[in-house]
Amino acid sequence: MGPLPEGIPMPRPEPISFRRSTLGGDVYEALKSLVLEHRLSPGDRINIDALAREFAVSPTPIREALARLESDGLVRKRPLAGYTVSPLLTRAEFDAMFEMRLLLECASTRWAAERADAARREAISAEAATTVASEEDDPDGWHAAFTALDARFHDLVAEASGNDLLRDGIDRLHAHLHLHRRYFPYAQAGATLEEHRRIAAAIQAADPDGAESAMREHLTRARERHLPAFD
Amino acid sequence: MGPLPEGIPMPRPEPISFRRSTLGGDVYEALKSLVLEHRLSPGDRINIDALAREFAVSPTPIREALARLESDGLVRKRPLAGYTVSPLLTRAEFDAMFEMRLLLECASTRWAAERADAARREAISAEAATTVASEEDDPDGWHAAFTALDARFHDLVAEASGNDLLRDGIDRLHAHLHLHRRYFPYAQAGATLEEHRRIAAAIQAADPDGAESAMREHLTRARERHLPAFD
DNA sequence: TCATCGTAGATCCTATAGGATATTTCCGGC
DNA sequence: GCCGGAAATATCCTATAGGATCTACGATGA
Repeated sequence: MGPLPEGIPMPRPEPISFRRSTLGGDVYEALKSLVLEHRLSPGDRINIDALAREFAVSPTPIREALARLESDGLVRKRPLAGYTVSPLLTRAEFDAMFEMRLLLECASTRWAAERADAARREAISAEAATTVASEEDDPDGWHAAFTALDARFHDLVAEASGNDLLRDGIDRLHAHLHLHRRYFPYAQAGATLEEHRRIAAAIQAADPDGAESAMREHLTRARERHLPAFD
Repeated sequence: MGPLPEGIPMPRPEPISFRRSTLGGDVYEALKSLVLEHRLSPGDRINIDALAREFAVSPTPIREALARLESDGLVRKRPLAGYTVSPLLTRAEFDAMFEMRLLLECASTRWAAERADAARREAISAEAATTVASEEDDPDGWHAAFTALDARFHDLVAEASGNDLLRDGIDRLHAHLHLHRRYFPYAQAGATLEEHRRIAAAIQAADPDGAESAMREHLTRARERHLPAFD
């Protein structure tokens, strides 16, 4: 079993004495990355044997990784016919997802404002102050950087809520959102960042009502920004 | 590959032309059942080779099923050292779970009251009217029956919310709750059923505030009923 | 008696092989 | 040209085998 092929962003570090991961774990991360970074598109067939040849591994770790990704909701399995990448959200699914985001993320923001320690409040504010380079410089790189920034911000808030189950639930939602976002232009980064800063300020000020209201407004506007994609 | 061994409640029906499941799928269901029906206890080591011998199958479908169950949160994997059943909730985890239940299930109940069609409202009321036989007659069977009834009621409400993501989230929470419940006596079935009936009546009456309030009270009391277990 | 080290056996992980099933291609009939 | 059936090929699924790693136990030394 040689090194993983070029183009797969998953270097295999040399084993060291406290290394605890396995090939199977690495394959899961690589496949997840293929999906979330859109090198496998929604609806694409995932050919186990071809992937095993491409990764130069046996099918066994591929199958295990796919089983995990199925439970994560990122791929779908048809028994005896294989796996596909989960499709893009329908309009109804999109609405359900934003409804769920509103439920989970408004709560997480309120709880963060109530409960976060000073270090976490500071980290949220610092993240909200982060900017990304201009979109004209590098459109693809910009998109990835902006997406990563947005994800980090929301995850920091979810972590600060103090409820791990809630954080996990938000993380799962974001994986679905990631799948979706590449295919629908995400306009108005400036507005998004301003909204993040408003949320962070309310959390810093330990203002639960203000924080929840700012997150609600952010998500409502984010939803509106996405809606043209369904026209 | 012969039939599955006695004692495993998973008959393998003869293949029929429209059968779409696989051995791997059957193994997943059987393992999940072992965990949720507590024939594997929290913290138990899961020995892949022994299970493969016991089920008279190869390790491959066992490993895939375990990968899925790990993503479901029901088992935990230590790389190179195998899987264990997820442990019982700590008090802090228990609190986080009930906090999450309150968030998700109060919303699902409110939405069900707002949105459910007449058939669903009727189904919820019918389910709430269902009773289980007396606990003295068959303590083990009673417990399983009561647990199943409770799960069905809550899932009907979640389904009636009209948001599949929310229903999935509640389902995942309930799997964790199932894991926990066998080890802590679930007292006062009468009170629980009365609370279910109050929730159902508010949903039937299309009263979102009343429904949400009834579910909040039910969950708050359920939580209190569990708390002595941590003493 | 306790701690450490070495060894044997058990278990985990992955590769390979083979059978079952699905999909694609080809051919014949209308 | 279109449709249906058969054959060929690809793919999926699972069993088996073998190497890597972990765990448990016994022996030895302080």
